[in-house]
Amino acid sequence: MKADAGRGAGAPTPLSKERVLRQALALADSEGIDALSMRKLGQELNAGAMSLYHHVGNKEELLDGMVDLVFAEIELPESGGDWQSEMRAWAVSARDVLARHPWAITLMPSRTTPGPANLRYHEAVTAALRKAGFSVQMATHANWLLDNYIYGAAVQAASLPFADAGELADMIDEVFLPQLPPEEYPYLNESATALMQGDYDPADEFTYGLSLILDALERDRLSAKP
Amino acid sequence: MKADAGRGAGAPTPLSKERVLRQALALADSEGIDALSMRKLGQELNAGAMSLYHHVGNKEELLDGMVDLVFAEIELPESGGDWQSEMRAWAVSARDVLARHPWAITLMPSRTTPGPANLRYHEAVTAALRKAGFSVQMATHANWLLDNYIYGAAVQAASLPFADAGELADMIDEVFLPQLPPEEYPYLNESATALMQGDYDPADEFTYGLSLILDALERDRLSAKP
DNA sequence: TGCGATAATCGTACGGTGTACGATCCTTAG
DNA sequence: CTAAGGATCGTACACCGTACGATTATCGCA
Repeated sequence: MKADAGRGAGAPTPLSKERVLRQALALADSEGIDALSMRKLGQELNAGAMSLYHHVGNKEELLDGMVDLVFAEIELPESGGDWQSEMRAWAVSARDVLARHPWAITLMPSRTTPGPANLRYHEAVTAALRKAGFSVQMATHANWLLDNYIYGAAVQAASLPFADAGELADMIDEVFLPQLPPEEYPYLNESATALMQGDYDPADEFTYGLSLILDALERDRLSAKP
Repeated sequence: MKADAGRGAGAPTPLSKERVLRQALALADSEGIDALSMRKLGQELNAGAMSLYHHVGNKEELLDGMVDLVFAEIELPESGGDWQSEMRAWAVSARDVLARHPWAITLMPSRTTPGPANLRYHEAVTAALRKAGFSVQMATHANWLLDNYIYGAAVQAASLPFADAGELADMIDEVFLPQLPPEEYPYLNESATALMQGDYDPADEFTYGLSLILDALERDRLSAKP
């Protein structure tokens, strides 16, 4: 009896690390990271759960690979032009990628060894900074600061259960404001009310803070130049 | 037969939500968040796993409560003096608390509803900013930006497996540099080498970036004033 | 004092998890 | 054709969160 007999599909498409990782990423995207189990993943690949272990070692390694796949989606800065525009485009791309894969930021704190895409990512950012005239030390600072910014934004985006201004206004009105009596939380109440009335878009925060940081870095760069 | 017969200890100390949460926090601190199971937690409290459910509802609620306990440890800013010093002391306290409980940042992205300590925390920070002269909108920006900074720093601290300058130098020499051939990663190689030779302390990054952000916010505050 | 109600505790069980182990199969080299 | 090596997978084990029901402890009130 042939291996794939009775399976219906024509092309078997053998397992591979790449295929396993991509399917795991798709599963995490569609059903959440908690729904990603070796059994279910095997099932989606027309394989048994244990077959996966010939390609990934264990589940931790699977998660490592998934996170690195996410990093690979981020558009790298091409150094040579205006460094602020390059960094801005890169940071926005990173933000978008992490928003597409909200589970990735939850895995980040527990992944201690960087994958190849992560290394390429840091290499490209460091290159752009150095070519813009930052010293090694200042490039390290800037690298850390920008990573910090992107990760922090992803954490906040993941923990806030709304996407655009409309959803936010509804949420404030229905669940947040009732929890914020003006006697106990006068300032939060004031802010929440203002947020609801003005058409506040949480996505604007990202570009505001990004410009603030890039401007500050540019000041440091210039003052350290001569 | 009495309830606590044969248990040895004299004082039974009945279960309570507070006690369950504190023990869960201690367990997560000592053995990691993955080792925190309802059975083991019950065992440490001389109780069965199911007894806990009379105080917490389900495990998600337990995790919510643990994160809020962590927020309660953060020293709040007392508004009235120099707002930058107040924010700096508060941010450093938050950084330290999240370093003491590294599992907390891994839970943050999945916790969507803020607990009371989290609300008090945001109320105090907003109050300090407003009293320093920030408008409602700018206080919102600053709040988001500073949270972003603290969370991002916690993510990076958790994913870097070293604490001080010495450990970092060893790590770079033994595991990072061998992975960074100068032909493929010239800039990262350069940075890593410089980091290893200079006595670079990763904790300095936090204060550098914090000052940069606070200065930038102060500039925005002044330019919007008149 | 006794009693009924209420709350707290716990034993058991169910469906799920990651993965160690060993048997089986497929592919390829000689 | 055969031997060998890697890939696949069935089964089993220990553990997980928690639904359910039985049991026990505690307290308000007659």
